[in-house]
Amino acid sequence: MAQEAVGPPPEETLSLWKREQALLKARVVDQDTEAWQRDPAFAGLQRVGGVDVSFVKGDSVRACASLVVLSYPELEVLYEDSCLVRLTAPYLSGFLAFREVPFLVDAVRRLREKEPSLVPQADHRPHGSTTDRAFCGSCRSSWWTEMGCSTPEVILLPRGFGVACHLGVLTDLPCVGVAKKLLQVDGLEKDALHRDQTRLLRAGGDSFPLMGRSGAVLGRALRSHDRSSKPLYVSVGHKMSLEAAVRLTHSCCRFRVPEPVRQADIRSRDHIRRTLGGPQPPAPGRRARPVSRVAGAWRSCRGGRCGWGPSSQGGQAVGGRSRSGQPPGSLVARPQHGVDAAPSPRHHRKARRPKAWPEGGPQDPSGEGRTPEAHSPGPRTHPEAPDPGAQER
DNA sequence: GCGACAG
DNA sequence: ATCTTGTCGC
Repeated sequence: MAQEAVGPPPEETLSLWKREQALLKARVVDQDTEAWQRDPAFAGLQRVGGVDVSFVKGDSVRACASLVVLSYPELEVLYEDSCLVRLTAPYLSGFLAFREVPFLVDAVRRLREKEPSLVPQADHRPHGSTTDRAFCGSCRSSWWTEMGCSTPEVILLPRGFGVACHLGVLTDLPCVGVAKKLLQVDGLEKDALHRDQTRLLRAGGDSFPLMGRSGAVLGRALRSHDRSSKPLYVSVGHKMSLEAAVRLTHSCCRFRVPEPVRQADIRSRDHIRRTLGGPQPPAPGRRARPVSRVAGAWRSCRGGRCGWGPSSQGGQAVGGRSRSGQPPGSLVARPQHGVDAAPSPRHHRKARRPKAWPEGGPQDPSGEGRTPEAHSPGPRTHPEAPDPGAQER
């Protein structure tokens, strides 16, 4: 049932979205609200989270949303929740949240239900006791922070409100925005100046402000790792100052992409491969071996349905594998080939025309009422296989 | 030879 | 995002 592209969102929907963003934006807090954020070493911070949504190649509807929680500062995965979902909104630059956030909110909800102790801000006390758990969710290009009541205008997006803010406000969790590519807004571009400034970033942690034509600071370009020359673009998500966001991001980077995001990315991809099998649409140019690979254990979703279809609904859907001695195909022992965000060559073909509604139509941005189709729940207790060498250029 | 909007 | 390749630069 691969859905087809239908068409661009109605103008009125965009208006609604913009309005929604404006409303949520008013609740964003762009300052440090947690004690650990002020500490040079983030003492007191014990958990960081990451989220990501991966897509199925030839499918504009199916995707996998993952949420992970890592220990800090060790950065070991303590919890993973990967869930197949059906997208209902098209990708539109500037409105990414309406496409992905609902599923992330769901994931956060499940985390709260299943593993309250790992929920960011779980110990948050109104009067400011130290928060020993922070959830710095991220979505490839965005982490999050919490909600609040101020109005920051230092966000690296058209209307100054992206996924990090969106998710942060909806979940009431701390967030940071991180992008791998520079979003060109307010005059920002990769001009000579930008490259020069980038060149000056010598060591991991170095950064420079991204200033729009207007002079406003939209975020900061950060060299996330000593051996990574291509910067990361950090912006305020919520409940954290830009400075703290940059520091935290840096401290979470074993490679260019912050570990929480990276893990969510790797795992969401993996989940797709396991549940949907190898490259679905036979990649032209190379015929895949017709026979199923190793064990059928890979696709161990219930009913041989691979978790798709109206089988499991709302909630646990604890399918197939459980950490109790499952075949090596289980999440825990599989070697990660997912190396690292590879440097992207600039020569790239154009293949872009997303704006379309996958299926239903506009949907509730509040994140209620989603229906996971397959779900790999549960806390894991073992850090994944060691990372294969991931080199930055 | 290329490109320009998070994913 | 995804694919694939390969490393910079206009």
